[in-house]
Order: sequence, then structure tokens, then C-alpha cells
Amino acid sequence: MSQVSSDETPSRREQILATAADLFAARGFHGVSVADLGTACGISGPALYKHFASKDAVLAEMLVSISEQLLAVGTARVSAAQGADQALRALVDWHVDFALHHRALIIVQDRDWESLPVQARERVRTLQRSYVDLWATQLRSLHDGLDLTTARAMAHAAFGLINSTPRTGALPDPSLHDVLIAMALRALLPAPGDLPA
Amino acid sequence: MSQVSSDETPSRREQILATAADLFAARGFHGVSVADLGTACGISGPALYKHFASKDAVLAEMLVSISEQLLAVGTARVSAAQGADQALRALVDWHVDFALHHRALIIVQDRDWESLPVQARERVRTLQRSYVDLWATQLRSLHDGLDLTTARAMAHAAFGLINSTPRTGALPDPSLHDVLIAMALRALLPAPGDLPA
DNA sequence: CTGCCAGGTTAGCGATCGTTAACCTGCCCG
DNA sequence: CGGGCAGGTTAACGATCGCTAACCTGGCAG
Repeated sequence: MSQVSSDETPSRREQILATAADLFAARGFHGVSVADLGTACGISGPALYKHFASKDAVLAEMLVSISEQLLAVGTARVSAAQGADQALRALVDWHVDFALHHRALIIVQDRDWESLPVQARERVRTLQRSYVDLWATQLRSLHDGLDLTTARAMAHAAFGLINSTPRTGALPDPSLHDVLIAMALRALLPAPGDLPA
Repeated sequence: MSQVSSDETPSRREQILATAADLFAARGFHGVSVADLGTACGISGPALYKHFASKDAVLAEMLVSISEQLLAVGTARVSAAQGADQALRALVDWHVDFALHHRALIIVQDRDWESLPVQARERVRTLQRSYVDLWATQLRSLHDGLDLTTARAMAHAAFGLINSTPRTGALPDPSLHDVLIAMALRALLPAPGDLPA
């Protein structure tokens, strides 16, 4: 009997997802054919349809699970932290770790978002909005009188800062990790000496 | 005889470029057919080839000119400024202004970069590297002992911060402008009170 | 007036892509 | 032993795409 869901189908699906993440990141969703993807998995062409309903479905599963994981772990880390300051630091830490360990996924997420089928696109949008608001909530309790819209824009900017770096090859991971965290925190936390002139 | 280069063919070319920027930004380079692009310009289909050698050439001209403009104006503003601090502020100002006034171009630039034909891709890479180094130079004279690689990573992160926001609809322009400048400067300038604990 | 040519048009080609169909095969369960 | 099925294969289809070809037309130069 087929294991219906929420069970780890052993390897192929995940191999396909991982390979697809790398290929999509390198050449874009539309720049990778199912034949390319199959070949890169050692099988070839239409064998993918034994594991996914369509090429879109591969992208959908990839992006939805990213968004779910970001939100789930983010929420957990916030409720484990004491105080908005610690919560925000935990969020920054988590996001930087994720971005550095899943560079391909980050690239695909914000490049090929629009190629998602409608249903998955809306699910991702909902999850992302929740994630943004998780950040925005912490920001609003750190900055007096910060309105929600501005807080969301700040969160978005921080994501841009952190997510930008997968595209740069150079710096070794540990240094990059520290640089990103320092920059993100300076950008997000209220400056002790107020605004620069 | 065809006018070889460096001459302003009055309007159609520029209309095509502007329309293409919007369409590419909305649906991605591969998501827009030449028929779509033509129709959006009031003409239809292969008439584009009277103005551009190929679909790739449209993208190439768009992205090369962005990179040239960013570098040229950035260089000018730096040499007009006195001191690295003022130079960096001028760079941030220029980049934020550009990103807010050319949201479509910014989106295309970092989404569809890989769709460029090789020649244009290398030209863009060269220009971008110069632009990054322009920022990195200012950063290195502001931070003691900052190595070039790290400075480049910081510049990249700042671009990510600033460029991320075209994708968000919400905040009205003037507020967003101020928020971005403030965040970018906090992220880039040495913190008066050093690193947060 | 005549002829050129910039800038359009439609038809159609060749390639590629996502997807389906039909078939094969080796393993596991009864 | 036998048969079903998971997981492959190749062939082929229809759609779409970038691009070319062939043709038309109106405005200007001589």
C-alpha cells in the first residue's frame, strides 16, 4: 500500500528536490528542462512524473517547504527568547544560518517565485506574510511609535540584506556569517546614538 | 546602411526598452514572448527585429545601460564628495534614488542576469565589479583594518538591502526612501558604540 | 513623377519544451 | 511459482517560441 503522506519516501523525491534546487538556482526555473533535471538525477526525462505530477509541482513543493520551515523555526525561536531584543537576535541568527546553508533555495525562492502555480503561490505568500509579521512584531516593540507598514518594510530590507549574499561567492562562510549578523542588527536595532546626521 | 551605433533613434527603441523592462520585471525574461512585447508596444510580433537583433539584445542593452549609469553617476558623486563619509552617504543616496525610480530595472537586473548572452554578461559583470569596488573603497577608509573581500561583501549586502524593496508594494515612496537610507547607513557605518553584545 | 527604404504586416519554419502513452523489468508478497 | 506494481525506458504529441521570409505601404529625395 502506498504511504499516503507525511512519511519519508526514501530517496528519489528528495534527490530530485535537491538537484532541482541547484539547477534552478544556477539557470532559473525556465532555464532547466525536465530532461536536464532527470539526467542530473541519473534517470532521464519523463521518469520524473513517477514522483511529481508536473515540473511546477517540483518548484511548488520546494518553495512551500522553505516557507514553512522559515516560519516554523522562526516562531519557535521567538517564543523561546526572552524579550524582543533577544527574539530579534534569534531571528537574525536563524535567517542567516538558513541562508548560508541553503543558498540555492534562497536564490530560487526570490527569483522564481512568480513561476509557481496559483495555489502554491498563494500558500507561499501567506506563509511569507506571517514570517514578515513575526519580524515586524519584534521590531515594533523595540522602536517606539513604529507603524506596522514601516516595520514590514524594514523586515523586507533585512531579508534583502541577508539573502543577497548567497549570490556572492567570495567570503568563507564563518566570516560572512558574522558580517551579515552584525550588519543586519545594526540596520534593525535602534541606534544608541540616534540617527547619523 | 545601418547606423552602426551611438545614435539616438528617436522613440520606438526606447519605448520597446521601457515596455520590456516592465514586462520582464512582472513575468521574467523567459515569461515574455516577443509577441507579448510587440503587442504591448502597439506593434506586433516580429516588428521588433527592425529595432533589435534579437530578444536577447533587448535585455542586453537594458542591463548594460543600467550598469553603466550606476557606475558613472556613482563615480561622479564620489569624486564630488569630500571625505569617505560624505562619499558613502552620496553613494547610498544615489543608489536608493535609482532603485526607487527604476524598480522594474532593478528587478530585472538581479533576476534575469543569467539570461544575458555571454558578451553582455561579461560586460555587466565588469561594470558591476567596478561599482562594488567603488563602494568597497569608501568602506575601507571608514573601517580600520577592513579587508577588501569583506568590504565587497558588505557592499553586496547593502545592495541587497536597498534592491529588495522594489518587490514590496506597500510603503509610499518618500517614507521608504528615508527608511532605506537610514538602515543602509546604520548597516555600513562603524557603530559609535561598537558591536552589540 | 519615380523610386527607395524605414518600418510595418502575415505566414511559416525549426527547435524545444512539458507531458502522455505504451512498454519493459525486477522485486516482493501470497 | 506467479503476478502486481514501483520505477524505469523510448516514442511521439501538441503547443509555444524565437526568428526568417516575403510582401506591402507611405513619405520623402532627386
